[in-house]
Amino acid sequence: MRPLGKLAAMSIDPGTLIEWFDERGRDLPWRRPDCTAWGVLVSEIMLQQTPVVRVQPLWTEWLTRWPRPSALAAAPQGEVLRAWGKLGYPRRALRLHAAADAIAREHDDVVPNDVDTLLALPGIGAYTARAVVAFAYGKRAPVVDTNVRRVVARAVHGAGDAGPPSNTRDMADIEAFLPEQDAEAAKFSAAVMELGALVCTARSPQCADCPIFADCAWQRAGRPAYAGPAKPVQKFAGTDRQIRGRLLDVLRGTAEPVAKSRLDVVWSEAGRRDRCLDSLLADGLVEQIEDGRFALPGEH
DNA sequence: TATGCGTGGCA
DNA sequence: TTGCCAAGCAT
Repeated sequence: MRPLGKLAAMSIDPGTLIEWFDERGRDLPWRRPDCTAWGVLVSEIMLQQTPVVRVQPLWTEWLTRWPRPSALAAAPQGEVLRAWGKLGYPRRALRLHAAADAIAREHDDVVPNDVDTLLALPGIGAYTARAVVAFAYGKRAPVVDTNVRRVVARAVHGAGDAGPPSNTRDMADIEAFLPEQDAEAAKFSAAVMELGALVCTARSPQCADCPIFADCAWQRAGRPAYAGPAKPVQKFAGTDRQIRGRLLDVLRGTAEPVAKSRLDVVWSEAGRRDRCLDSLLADGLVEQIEDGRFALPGEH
């Protein structure tokens, strides 16, 4: 046991959290020692805004089918989109395909191991770049995702939830607790994320099971409700996102290009429908072939 | 900095 | 049922 004086000064104790993670952390395939950096990168892209349970089977399929960046890069875009299935946000699939191509051509088929090079790749932002550096290469980097932001908001700031994101501030917040040693820092980052995913959850946090309960500023403050600005709610029904999703679903389901009439049935308002189809064409998620029919890109 | 971008499960 | 939520990114 640590002395009480130190406890009071540490809201997030790395040693306590790492010990908890070693015992309670999930055995996910992209966390196993034999997982490649490419496997970690694919997992991080798939996990953006998408639950683990939905990602895991797809990830296994992808790594078997495309075990290296060059293998994915060699596949047509349409095949990649079809393999993405209903994971959501299919632009991620296109960007991952483009990133794989860049890695194969410019980096000798090896996933880069530094933040700046990773940031230059499509679909890789502040979170994913540092997650790859930490989880694929075991290097020290401040990894901030929605879980980390929530844990810091509660344990450190005593707030019910995180306010609006500010990358600079959010990274500085967790940097204050990040261990100096590479391997320990990487494990700490995984542990904070895991705590947010399993215990310090958004809806009903399991504080009774929390390893840092005694150090938590939110507990000490009496668990006040979130007091920050209201978070914008994501609508889906009736949005362009829903219409685009339906259009793509038709094209994923057919090997052959389809006539426009096949797409027109997904939504009654012609104007909205056509604008959505145009936006999919502009995004490179759909292609129109010479005879006027529509298909997933790169296959015809 | 604020928005738009898919999908499905759960309370 | 409806709204909230899930390892963000690009513009």
